[in-house]
Amino acid sequence: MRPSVRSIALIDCNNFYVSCERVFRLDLNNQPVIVLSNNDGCVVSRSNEVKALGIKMGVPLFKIRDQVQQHNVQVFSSNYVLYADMSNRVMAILREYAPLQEVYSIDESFLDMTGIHDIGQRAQAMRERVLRETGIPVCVGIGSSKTLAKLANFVAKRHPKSQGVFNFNMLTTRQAESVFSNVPVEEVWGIGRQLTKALDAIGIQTVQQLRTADIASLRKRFGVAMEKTVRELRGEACIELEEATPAKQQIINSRSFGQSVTEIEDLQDALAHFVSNAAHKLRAQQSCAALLQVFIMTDRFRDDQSQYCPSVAVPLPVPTASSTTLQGYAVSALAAMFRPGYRYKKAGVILSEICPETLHQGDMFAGAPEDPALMLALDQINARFGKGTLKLSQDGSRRSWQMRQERKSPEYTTNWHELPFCR
DNA sequence: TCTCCGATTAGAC
DNA sequence: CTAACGGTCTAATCGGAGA
Repeated sequence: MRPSVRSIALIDCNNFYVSCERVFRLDLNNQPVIVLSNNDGCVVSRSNEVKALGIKMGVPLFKIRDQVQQHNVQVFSSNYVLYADMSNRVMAILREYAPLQEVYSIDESFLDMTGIHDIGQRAQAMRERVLRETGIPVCVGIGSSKTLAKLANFVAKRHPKSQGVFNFNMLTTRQAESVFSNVPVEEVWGIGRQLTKALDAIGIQTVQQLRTADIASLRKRFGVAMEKTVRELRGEACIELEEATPAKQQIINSRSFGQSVTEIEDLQDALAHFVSNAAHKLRAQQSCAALLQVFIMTDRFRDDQSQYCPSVAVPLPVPTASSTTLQGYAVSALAAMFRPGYRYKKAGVILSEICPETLHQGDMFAGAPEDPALMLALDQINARFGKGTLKLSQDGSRRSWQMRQERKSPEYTTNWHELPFCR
């Protein structure tokens, strides 16, 4: 028996960060609103009003100062605690609508809705419920592959007539081809700027042209990823849903500073902080790392200042997830590469060569004994009383490097002390 | 020639 | 008042080194 066609849904929150801010500020509805990246640097989320003004994704705030002033655009720093909490609420509701869910990003989720009766109506019900219970508007795209579901979501977002739901599986071949002919290739999942340019050079501009191109020659020229994309566009599901997120192979924690720093003590403080965060993530996925890389760098946008961007890789004698052990190595690495006389703007740590913690447990011939119990206590106390309740001594006594975050909204859903009427 | 490595590229959000 | 531009993560690919 031929397997029935898959129905994969992609639910994507509309202008997610902006929508989160609006949930608690009804006065922001119909107003132009943007949310900024870390350090209040670039635009990462825009309301429709802002998109209509022609303000592009990713532009630095200082380049649009005039427009912001002129149109009274409301500006917010990123409030990740709020966005993560709102995301969890949305995802928990979506999970009820299908046996299989992949949480793809903070604002997107795939659901396998194959075989579900009356999918269009279910999708509408899902949208209404998410909006009612969380205040977040979402759109639903459906197709027989993940790539088609993504594309359908794009169509749903772009055409108000679709009422927020678009399903390729409900279309005749002729109708689908008409849609494909009207969507440029750069909207396809996996086709970025470079590929768009390269495809254009061989006469491929629309999704329909890509879908009907010769797979063998595309693969030869662009590789396996492109072949999968084309097959998916033809309706063949090549990329499966992944319910469990696999353990990370690499954990990076780094930040640009609010201001440049010149003292080694400031870098030490920042690195201690980054190591703590990275090691915490490592422990959260029950892993250890065998390689620690540490880097510091000057401001690459200042061509009037001398640049220095060293990094040091420290192979660890025994894989570890201990914040204290890792901090020790990070401090030595910093001492080895620090040169006075530069204005440092960014630093970070990378943990890699990651293995499960069970792999090295019981290694009685290892070097100095470690402190898994101490780390466990640290993590438990911080989980219970809030991040940053308990820290190691190196971490965060200097604040000179802290990122700029001048327009952050309250953590409405997770912190009593930040609620306006509790102050 | 094959394989393994690190570095680079490309893409996503 | 001034200066001002994110952070993580993965997979594929490429070129060189070594077997």
